[in-house]
Amino acid sequence: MPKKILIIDSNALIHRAYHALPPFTTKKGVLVNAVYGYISTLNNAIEHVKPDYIVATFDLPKKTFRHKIYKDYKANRKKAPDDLYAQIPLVRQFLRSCDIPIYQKEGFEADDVIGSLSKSLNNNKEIEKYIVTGDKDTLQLVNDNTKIFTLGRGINDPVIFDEKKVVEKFKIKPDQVVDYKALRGDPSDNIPGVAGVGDKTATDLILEYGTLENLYANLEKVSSEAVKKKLKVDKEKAFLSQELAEIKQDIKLNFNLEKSRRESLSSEKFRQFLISLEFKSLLKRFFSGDNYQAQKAFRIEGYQDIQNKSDWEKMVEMAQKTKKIAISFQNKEGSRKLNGIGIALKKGDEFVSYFVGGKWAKKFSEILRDPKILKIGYDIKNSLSYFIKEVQGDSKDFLNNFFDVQIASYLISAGTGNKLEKLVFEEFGEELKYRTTKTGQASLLVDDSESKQKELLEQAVWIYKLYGEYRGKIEVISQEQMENKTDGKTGNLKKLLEELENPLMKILAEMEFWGMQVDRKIFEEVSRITDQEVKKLEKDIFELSGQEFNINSPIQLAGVLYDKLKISTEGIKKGKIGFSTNAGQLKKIEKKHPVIAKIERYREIFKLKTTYADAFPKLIADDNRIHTTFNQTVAATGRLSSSEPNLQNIPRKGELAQMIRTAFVASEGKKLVAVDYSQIDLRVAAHVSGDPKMIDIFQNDRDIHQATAAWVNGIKLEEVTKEQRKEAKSLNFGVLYGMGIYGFMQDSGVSRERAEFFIEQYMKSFNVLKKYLDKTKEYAAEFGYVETEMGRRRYVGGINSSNFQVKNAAERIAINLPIQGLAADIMKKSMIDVEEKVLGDYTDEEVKMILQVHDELIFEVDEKLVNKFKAEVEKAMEETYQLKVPLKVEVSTGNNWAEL
DNA sequence: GGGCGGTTATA
DNA sequence: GTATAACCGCCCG
Repeated sequence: MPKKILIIDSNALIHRAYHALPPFTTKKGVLVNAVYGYISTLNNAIEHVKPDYIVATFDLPKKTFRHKIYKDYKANRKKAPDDLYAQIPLVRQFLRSCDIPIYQKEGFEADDVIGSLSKSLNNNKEIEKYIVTGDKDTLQLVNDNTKIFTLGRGINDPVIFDEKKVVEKFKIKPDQVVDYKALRGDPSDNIPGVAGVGDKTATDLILEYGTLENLYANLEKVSSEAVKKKLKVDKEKAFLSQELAEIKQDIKLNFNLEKSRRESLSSEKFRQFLISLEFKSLLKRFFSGDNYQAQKAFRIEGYQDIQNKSDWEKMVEMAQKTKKIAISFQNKEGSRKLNGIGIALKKGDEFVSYFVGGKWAKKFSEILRDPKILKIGYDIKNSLSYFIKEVQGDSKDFLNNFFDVQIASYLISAGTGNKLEKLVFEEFGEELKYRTTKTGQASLLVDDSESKQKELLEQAVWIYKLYGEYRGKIEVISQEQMENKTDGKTGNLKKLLEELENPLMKILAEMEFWGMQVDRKIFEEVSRITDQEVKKLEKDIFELSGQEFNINSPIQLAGVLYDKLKISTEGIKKGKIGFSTNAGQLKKIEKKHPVIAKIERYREIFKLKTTYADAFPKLIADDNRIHTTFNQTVAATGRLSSSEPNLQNIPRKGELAQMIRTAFVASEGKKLVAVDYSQIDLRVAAHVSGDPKMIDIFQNDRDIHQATAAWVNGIKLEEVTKEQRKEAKSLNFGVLYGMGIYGFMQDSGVSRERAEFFIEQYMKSFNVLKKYLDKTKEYAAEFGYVETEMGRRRYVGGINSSNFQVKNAAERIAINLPIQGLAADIMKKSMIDVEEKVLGDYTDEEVKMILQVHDELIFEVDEKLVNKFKAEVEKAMEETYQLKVPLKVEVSTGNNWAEL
């Protein structure tokens, strides 16, 4: 059997797909029809041809040799629309994601590259070539081992041209196509041909005379005088056309057959690419085919409900034998209390299931602790508080040897959602009919308890199967990351999972378990104060505006301000519902009407009242403490988030805000200790960019904003004014967020000219940083993702969009991730180091880690140990990760959060 | 009750 | 301009 190679004529395929398919876009409005058609056609070709090798070719958009010999070559061709060109980088990204080699040569079209590749393989009779294309320009290359794969009318209607088929369809042989075109011309490429000779005449002439040369040698024999005359007149054009139409076959290419070995498309990068372009049908075609079949094979027929000691022991024995179990937790209706545990393990090819409920669930902590049994779960942390309580006194050892598929999926692809049903659907094409709660925990639709148990066990099986997929993916990506180790990478996904997220999960579970003590009375007091003030403000606002309305309704408020009171809307931003009333806009019209100040104050107070003062008392548990949930798999940058309640956005600015903070207290005999990383994001930016000026500032422990102002303005440190420092601060933060002029103006309040001038000066001063920012954007555009130094990856969709708003937004995300992400990674590592190196020497009663707010950790510490602890924690946190600049922390102590 | 837009709290 | 969570109003089914 000869081997087969697909040679893709990319440009032709892209053009064809662009025009053949309706213009569909991603949710963000990026046109992707040509990319879709390209991949779809390639898939079609793969299914038909079943190739052993695949390569792609491209035009290189420069003047080709054909333009040199004929300046009007392709001159009549309309420039393709921008939204077609914008899809070419996406196609290239697709090819890279599948590791399909790209061949191209400056000054040549894809056809010439194909011709040359093809020629170089002509003598290899073991290789059968299939040119995948969207037009018929390459017909001349067909021979006994070269065929054209193209599409008929629909894009799912393949036609394969071999020699026979060419003759059948066009009457002439492939090697006569060039001479045919020499006579007939090709309007689409503006190849002139012989004026007045069309398809019919050209075909007849070639059939009779074989070649162009032979035709002209025997010109006198041509029977029609009219044709003879035309041929005489345009002889030069005919031979020029011949030259133009002939595909080059002698370009030097470093073609490596082995590198193009590729039978199917299945890489994780490819999958992410499809997800980013929202190609759901392609996802299903490429990634759920086999699995979809496999999933049908299992159904929970029977299971063991653990009822007694003997059942339990048998289960434990099985688990010890297989060394691997999947678990799913079932909570009591509407609570976080554990009701039962579903267990699935694999005996040969079969899944065996157990249900553990009642008092046996408690005993399950023995299994969680057993380092010899791998526990595979989904959102394991969610159910840990139950077990932590069970094992108090030995809490550092409540969980060993586990794999959480939710965390795994988060590392493979952050920020795309990771509910269990979604993961199962993505991996196996199966739609689970579970209802999900806010926390993403699957609860069960059916009501009778036996069905509930069955579904719990099914979940465990799915979790087991997800483990199989994710473990492999993490391994593959990590290998790749280690092979392509560049720019000081210190980690990979596997390391992140095992050495960062896993140990962190246990710490977070404990922090949630401990919670933070609060003083209910203070919340109630703030509630009273704000209640009075809100009522008074309401009254004032109604009086000042001459009517009663719902101040909390932006629609009504805008009506009152901009219509009734006729406040000018000049310079006021518009949203979907009309003119905006947000803080920025109100600030602009503050002086135009006395009601504005009242509304601003109302908003501020109302927010504090409803979100904090009123809401928090309801969340105080029996232990007088508030227990947040730390979400470890939500933020796409690797940060944590906090919810129910969110303790990471407790107010800070303002008197009432401070009062709310006094409600968070240390318990009797203890102090709160806060340790925060000083300027961690900017230090990380200095590190990853390697900018010498920025590094110098931190190494000498300068005020970064003041120093920046000095550089940018070209003045001495001590000459920097407050205003200048403020501008520089805004610029510095802007850099972290992928700054644009507009944003900088908004934040700093300077004029457009000054903003432009400043950014220019800034980038000149920190030119290495600037270079780094550009390189990051290029990297994202090339690979479709960016990574932190520790190997955390985020796929960035839209980076190659022709819609510049979409593209810019993607670039900002790309720039921010390596900075915010590494800062988050460092904080996570820091928490683990503190836990292991510092807290290990203290009992839980002496020191507890209770809160993380991105760059700050809060501990509750026995007041007698505060000074000792402070020194230790400071050291551990500053030494946790080596940057090109020092990591610096600031420590503070108090009886409540306001004092920190 | 769910989803979305608008708004605002934090790093 | 990055990253989140929570609240309200409004519109839908």
